[in-house]
Amino acid sequence: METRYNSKEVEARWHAQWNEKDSFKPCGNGEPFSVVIPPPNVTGALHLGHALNDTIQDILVRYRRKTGRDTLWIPGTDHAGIATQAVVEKRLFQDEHKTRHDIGREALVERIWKWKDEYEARITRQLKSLGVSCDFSRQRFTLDPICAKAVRHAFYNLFKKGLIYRGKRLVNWDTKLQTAVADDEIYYETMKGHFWTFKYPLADGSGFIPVSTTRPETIMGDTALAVHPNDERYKQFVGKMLKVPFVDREIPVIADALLVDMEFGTGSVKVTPAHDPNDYATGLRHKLPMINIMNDDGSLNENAGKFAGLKNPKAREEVVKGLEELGLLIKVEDHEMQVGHSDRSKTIIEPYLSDQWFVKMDVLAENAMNAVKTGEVKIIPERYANKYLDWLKEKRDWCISRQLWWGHQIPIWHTDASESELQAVFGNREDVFFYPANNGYLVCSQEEDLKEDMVPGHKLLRDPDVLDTWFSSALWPHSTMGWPQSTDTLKKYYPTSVLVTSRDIITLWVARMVIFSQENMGTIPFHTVYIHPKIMDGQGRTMSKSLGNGVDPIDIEEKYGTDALRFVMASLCTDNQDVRLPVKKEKQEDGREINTSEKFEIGRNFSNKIWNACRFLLPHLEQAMALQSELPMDESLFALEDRWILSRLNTTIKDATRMLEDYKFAELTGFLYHFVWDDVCSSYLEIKKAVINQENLDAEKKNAMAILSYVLKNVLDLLHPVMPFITEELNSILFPQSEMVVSRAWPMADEKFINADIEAGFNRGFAIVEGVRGVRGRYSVSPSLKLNVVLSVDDAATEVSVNSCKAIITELGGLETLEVGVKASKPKFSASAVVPGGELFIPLEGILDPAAEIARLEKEIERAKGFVASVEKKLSNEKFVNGAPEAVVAAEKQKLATQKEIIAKNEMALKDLR
RNA sequence: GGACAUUUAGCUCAGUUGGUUUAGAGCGCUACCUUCACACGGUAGAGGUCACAGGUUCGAAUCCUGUAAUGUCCA
Repeated sequence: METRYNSKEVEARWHAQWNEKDSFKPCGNGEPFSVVIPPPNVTGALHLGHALNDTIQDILVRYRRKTGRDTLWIPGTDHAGIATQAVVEKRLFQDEHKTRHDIGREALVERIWKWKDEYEARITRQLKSLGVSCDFSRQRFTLDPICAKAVRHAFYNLFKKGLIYRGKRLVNWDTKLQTAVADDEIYYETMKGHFWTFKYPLADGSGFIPVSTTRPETIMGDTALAVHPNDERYKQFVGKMLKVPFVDREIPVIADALLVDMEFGTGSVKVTPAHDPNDYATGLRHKLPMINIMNDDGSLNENAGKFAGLKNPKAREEVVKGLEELGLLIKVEDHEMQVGHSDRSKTIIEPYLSDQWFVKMDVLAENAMNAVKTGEVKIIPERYANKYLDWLKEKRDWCISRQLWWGHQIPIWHTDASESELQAVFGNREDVFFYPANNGYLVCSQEEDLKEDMVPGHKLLRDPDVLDTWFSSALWPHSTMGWPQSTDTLKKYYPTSVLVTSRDIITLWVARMVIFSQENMGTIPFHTVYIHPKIMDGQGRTMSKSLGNGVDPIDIEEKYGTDALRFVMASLCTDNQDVRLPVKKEKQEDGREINTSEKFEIGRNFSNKIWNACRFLLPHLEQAMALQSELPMDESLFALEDRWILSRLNTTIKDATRMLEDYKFAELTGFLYHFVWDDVCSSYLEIKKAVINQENLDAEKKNAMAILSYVLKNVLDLLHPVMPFITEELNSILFPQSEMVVSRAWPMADEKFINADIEAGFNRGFAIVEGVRGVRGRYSVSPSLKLNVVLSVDDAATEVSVNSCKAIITELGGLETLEVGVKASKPKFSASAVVPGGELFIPLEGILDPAAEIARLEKEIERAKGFVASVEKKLSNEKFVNGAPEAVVAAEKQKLATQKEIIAKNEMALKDLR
């Protein structure tokens, strides 16, 4: 074995091994445990957030597999409509200076598929390199034929039920990509603009009403002017008509208390229902006409009269100039405002009136809320349930159409055929449903694409829109298992056990999956949702490409090892909503600069620690023939430290199991780290070193090796879900006869080994060791110098207890002799240390610095006196003594006694030195 | 504006129902140690008025109220 753990070489080997043995396929007769991966977007490669998400899932899946559950984890990727189309379009423009319209729908989609193939392969490689135990033979893609079938069936069913409808609505319009975008695809930026105040002339020429706006160019779309009903200034104008400048149109003055804030600006608001969400609502309230003055590309249309064809900011400039020329402009002020921008194209979002498809949410949302309210779906941490419920409570209809080319094209055909004509062609078909629309009918087809000439004398025109990506993602848990077919997989593994995801898609994705599962499957999609924290950089900022602060998991795998990456990812998973990972730029040997973080060193160092402990033990295990078979432990030979480590191990098995059941990943890694590093390596191995290193394989050594192989094997099992590679590797070296760790049973705690008294006795011994080490530290006594120590104990019982762990103290303290006696006297020139139940004396003639020792003792006495004072105060408080539980009072009394002992002993030592 | 979080050692985080907590861990720092598993190591040590102000209580990092800062989501 090498002196350092070589992660790279080991990892490559185990990928191949697991693969060859089909280790990740579901098997056995255990209760099913299933997970679907939150499908990463094929837009880009996996980042650290994915590494965290996938590590957690893999920990759960590997753990359950080891407990005997029939475990299935389905991997896959998401087509991510707008995001992927945007990157491909961007590249097309950069490389060839062409837009999507230059090359056409088919050619663009073909290019996006190529992109998808490339990134899907890359993502799969990354997943495998992370060591996740997905069943890769079941990999899905949201746009593949199986998922596409599910999408069409889901759409058809909802459409037939009347839960999908088409309507004119005000949407967020991206004028560059020329599509509707969802609210969450918009970010807001504070921009400097102006506030223009101008005169709105009365139609009868009798005067004007002053009005302010940040968007004067929308004036041609005005269909009213609103004032507050209580505003004395404008009351008399309500109901009168105004004349819209530039276009020959009259609009009414209306009173609306919701839209108008009397105190703000002029107290009057121009109403442009087709181009502003608040005005749109006002328009609906007052049944105002809605006049669209914009084309898809953001230019003004014919409704804008002489300004038609102009785009912002030119349009705005011209309109202001026009108002000025007409003598209507009153003033211009600077104004700051929040302006919505498209996430994908970075252009300003225009509220735009257009035909879109919607899912009616009220009943669906109600059902989905109930799933969480009743606890059928459990969200961890609990507080995120609020977010889920708050969002669903609004029951806002979901706009599912996107004017894109990459995605599931809506399975709807428009036709002007009559009902009887459609009846003649489709009347006997179960898979086609038609429904009257504005001009003709909408025909929905569940399975096949309809031909344009299927209805004689009429054309069937396919709706060009595609569905919002979340529509297909919402089906993911059951579409991946083959729905709408009633597959064996669905019967066995649905609903899934747990969904692991991050908080930013609770509403976008989690809620919609519940809705669609209830609708399609009649049940919930998963029993538990575990929300893990989001990784931020050292300043608390989101990691992103544009900030250049992202850490690439592949760099970390190479630099520190995959197990180290996984260990640290898991250790970050507290209940917190964010965790910070300080990022450091570092130049590599090949000249490449990467982002890394010192945090990963913990994982690497821990790997190395385990590796070296095993490396140390390997020849001795070999000698004891442990590699060939399980060694029996001989309880008659057990020393205190043996009983102690077995107690600690079995306690750790219980703790680790509980933490995995409770999704406490940071705690889990902390406990395992502490057990392996401190208990096994620093304590047990150090104590047993003399026995282990002796050449002869006597009964004592043989027994030590039996205990150690038992402990190590269990450690490998416990660590395996978090650190699969190193555990398999060490298992193959130390226990070549054994099954692979991946498929071996999860350890069961053996209660008979758990013993609190033994742990307490050991801790006493350890406290004495610390006393000795403290003295060494104070006087810089070399560890190689063996000390002669006198231990004065308070009573005979303590003497017995200390004698039982004499070996521990001698070994760890580096002692030549340890003389234990009740009230033993202090040798000359001794350093002293108070320990539980006694006092330690270490003769250090020639080394001891009496002045320093006196100073230290005085300081210690002072500290203890302060403690005593505070405890005495507590105990003299009658309310405390009467009010607090007995045990608490007793504990305080004990504290007081202990501190008084310390003072007394130290004062004696002080006296002796003086 | 509303909701949900966060604020504890230089950094990143723990701290279970208020009481063995004059607060723990890892990293970093200081001193010593190349001792035959591991310097990706060992031993010892320094470092915190638990954001601030009130309140409840015999007792508050922990519960309540308010304030400030930061973050996320929603409007």
